[in-house]
Amino acid sequence: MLQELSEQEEIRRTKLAELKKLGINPYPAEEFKVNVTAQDIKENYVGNEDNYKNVSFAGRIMSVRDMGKAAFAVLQDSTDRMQIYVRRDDICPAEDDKQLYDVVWKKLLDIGDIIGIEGYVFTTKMGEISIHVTNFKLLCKSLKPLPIVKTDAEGNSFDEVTDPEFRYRQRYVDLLINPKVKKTFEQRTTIINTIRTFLNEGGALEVDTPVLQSIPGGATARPFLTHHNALDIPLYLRIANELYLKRLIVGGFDWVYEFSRNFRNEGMDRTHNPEFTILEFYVAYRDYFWMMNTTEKLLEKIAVDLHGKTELTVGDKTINFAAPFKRVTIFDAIKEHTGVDVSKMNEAELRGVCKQLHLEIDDTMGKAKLIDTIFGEKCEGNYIQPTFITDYPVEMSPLTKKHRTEEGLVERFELMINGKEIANAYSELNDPIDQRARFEEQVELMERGDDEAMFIDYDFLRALEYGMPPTAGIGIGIDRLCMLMTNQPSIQDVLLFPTMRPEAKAELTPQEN
RNA sequence: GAUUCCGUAGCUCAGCUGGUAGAGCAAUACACUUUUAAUGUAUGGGCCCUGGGUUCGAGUCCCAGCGGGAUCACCA
Repeated sequence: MLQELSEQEEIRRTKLAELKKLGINPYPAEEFKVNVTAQDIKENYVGNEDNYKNVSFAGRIMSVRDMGKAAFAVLQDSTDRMQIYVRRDDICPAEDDKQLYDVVWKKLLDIGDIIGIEGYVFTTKMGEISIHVTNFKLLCKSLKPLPIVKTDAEGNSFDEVTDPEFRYRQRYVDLLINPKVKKTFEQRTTIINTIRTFLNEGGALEVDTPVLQSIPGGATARPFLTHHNALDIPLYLRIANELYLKRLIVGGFDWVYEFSRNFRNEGMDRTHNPEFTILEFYVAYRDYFWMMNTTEKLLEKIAVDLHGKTELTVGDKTINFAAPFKRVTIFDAIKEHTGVDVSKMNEAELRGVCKQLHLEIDDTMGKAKLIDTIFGEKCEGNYIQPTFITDYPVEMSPLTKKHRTEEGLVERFELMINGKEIANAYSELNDPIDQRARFEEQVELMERGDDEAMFIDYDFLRALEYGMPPTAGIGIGIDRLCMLMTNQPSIQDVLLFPTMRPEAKAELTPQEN
């Protein structure tokens, strides 16, 4: 690849050559033994000074303050930043050879380089805990100038790199120079660890199910299509893993879960990425009431593990994750926010209501979709505090068990938080004959023009015919949950490498021509 | 997919009604042995996203494309 180098890049390459000329390997192979981290020093040095008289530390140079025959620099390791103090006559004790300081340190090192140092910890006149360097070694020469973000004593940052394109495409730089970014991703992992611990302690088994599926089932969405050469068959990237986890319940596991990376070939925006993560779990002999109790306990625990409290600030709202959450049926929700009781209405009456409310509808929409539209437009955004919306119409829940008492409804809930759906759960449909009929209704919907209807998975039906115990299941959108819990406005801020259009068109290789 | 805003130095940004580019940080050079957004002096660095067009003249105006953000549609 041909690339034009900027002035600063040329200079760094020249320095690289000079280092080599001096016999310094800019990319040494041998390990550099580190015996302390920045965080360790900052937390433990005071009161334990004797333990920090011989430290070995490594990090990336983030700034340098050169003062002639001495200098301060800030190194960043994986835990924090640490100031170091380098004095010429300490690292170059010989009277006639000051090259290591005058040439290597002052001329040939740059911001962004990674060095290892040895020395002792002390506190400067200004009161900052620092390492007094007795020896240093270049561990990696950096050839690209690192954008500098400066921060003053009040915590104001200057020249912060905010360009989203730069940040998402070069996340490695974003992570280095914007400490808050790193924290968000550490929090994401904390959330996932909390969930995993919660489920494992409850007796759940983590499993892996196929990502490549010949029938993209378990949800309604446009899939990504690929092709397997050896079998010469089309394969889809999964849009959900639901049907596989239920097969495992048939197979005798009582509680299974999977953090499922799903792929949906649809639009992208602040809350959608083509690949995203859903946690699904299925528990035998439970119903959706048990699932509500479990879900609210889990979310409360996540909030507490992450922030030490249940009340969080999200944007300009305060959200309280303390269990129990409010529960409202979808019909009551609609009645509350529109004044209309749609619970006994037929399709024609529902169309009338939609018209009155000025909602856009079309002929392909069935009864359930009309209800869902009313709820989505008029109600959903109002549920800022965690709320379970329950008891949906049967038509749009083809995998859900019919309600134990209410005709035409299913035992389903969605968890709404901050006006968005975070989780979707059911008492799972385990009647194989009913399930087959529901799939067939989906085919009819598809023929009517609904391009979101489900495919029929005959092997899944076969599994149900062997018998699946009554089961409660849930899917929780992990990315959106992370957005909430870390107060990030965009899904791209909780995905390390969000999907982006390629920077340049890939050059055609000769073979392809 | 639609609408709209944006794209200028490594980074953050100026650049008025069109007259061939500026600042701060970063870089280079010099000074400075406890600084912390270190400081002082000097210097260099730009296919102004790409391609057309209008014009004597385009970073600036028009059109198309590429890339990004926001809003909407679809969805989780």
